[in-house]
Amino acid sequence: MNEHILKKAFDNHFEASIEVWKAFADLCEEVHFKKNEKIKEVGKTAKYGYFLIKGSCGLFVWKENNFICTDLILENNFFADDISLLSGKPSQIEIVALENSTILQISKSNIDLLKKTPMGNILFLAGEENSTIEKQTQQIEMMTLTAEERYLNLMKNRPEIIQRVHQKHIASYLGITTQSLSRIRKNLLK
Amino acid sequence: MNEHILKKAFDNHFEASIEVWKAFADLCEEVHFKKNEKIKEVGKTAKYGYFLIKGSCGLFVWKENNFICTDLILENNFFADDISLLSGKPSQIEIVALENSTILQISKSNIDLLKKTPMGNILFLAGEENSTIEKQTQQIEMMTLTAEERYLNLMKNRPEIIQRVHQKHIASYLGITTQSLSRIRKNLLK
DNA sequence: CAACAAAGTTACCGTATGGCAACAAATCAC
DNA sequence: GTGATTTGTTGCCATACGGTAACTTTGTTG
Repeated sequence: MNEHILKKAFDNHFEASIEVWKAFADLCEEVHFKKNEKIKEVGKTAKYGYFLIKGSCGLFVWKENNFICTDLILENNFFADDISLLSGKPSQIEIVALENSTILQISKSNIDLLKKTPMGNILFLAGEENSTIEKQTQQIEMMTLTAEERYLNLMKNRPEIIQRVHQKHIASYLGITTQSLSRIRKNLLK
Repeated sequence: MNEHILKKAFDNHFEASIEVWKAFADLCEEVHFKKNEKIKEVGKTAKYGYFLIKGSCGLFVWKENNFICTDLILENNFFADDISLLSGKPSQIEIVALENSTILQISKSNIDLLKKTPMGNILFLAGEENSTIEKQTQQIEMMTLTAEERYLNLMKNRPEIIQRVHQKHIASYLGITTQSLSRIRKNLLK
């Protein structure tokens, strides 16, 4: 049944028959995480890539006594501790379920299998490309925009995030304190 | 002869015979760029990946009337307009030789060839991994450190950059104005 | 080498954002 | 549901950095 979710999520980007998605889904395992449960812990090595079916997740980096949010994930998206998954080494990255979440997880060895199929190759290449572009964009926004402009961008591009994720995480994601975010929000109610 | 340069550059990371590097080098073409010459222009599609043999290069993103420096490259490193090279689409990225430079360039099709060899696969995977980690680190530094701390980090980690690259590029790379960088430098002479 | 252009410095002032601290509001646990 | 934690708000003040603009230094080109 999960193949239909995958197919639907990528129908706009890839033409692939349901059988292809079935093959994909068969390499995955459906798992569930409670709110605030850790999906991947700091100091450990990533074993899986993930596709979020339901809920929301946050990626954080442990840095000098606090966690910085590097990414916020909603339904129908892939996510992973890229660094650790690619290198096979432990990382300082933590992944947490921000709501009760349903996830498809796929092991590193199955990812490698998939990458060898034409479809998987295209899919993962596109994934890498997306994440590279996103990181680049994020970096540039951080360097050129004010916190308020970044928040407005987020509201425009991913409005659901604003409604479903704690402000402390959004603030961290935007690179500011929760106080600053609170002031920005107040200011926007002008 | 370039195979020796490649072997030497990666001897600490990969055990590979000179024949393997020869095969690599044979897929490359040695090219030369004068100082300030554009290696890749904004709005065009990347055709090559690069390995810098001699000189220095800068990667910039065109953003609202000015160029932001996203990376500074010295000898013995790979670099590329990743986004465009991966996607096959034009990008807003420009690559410029900051000094007279000698470069090995390798076409996208040859990269794809190499990726299918065991050695090439490991090499490019390691490259992706490095660049992911670097981007992540850069982003976190931008969010958590002051401009002065970032400059000190750069001095510590890549001192040659400070000596060989214009301050305006370093400032841009650090996400500040050249005035601010000038003040920071003055301050450090305390 | 002279003349010009590019890069870097300094001063002045404005402003976005951080840190502390007290409080209010929302959520969680039993 | 009631108390206890967590999250978000607000005021006050400190500070890092940006923008403008004048100036100096360095580099380029004929």
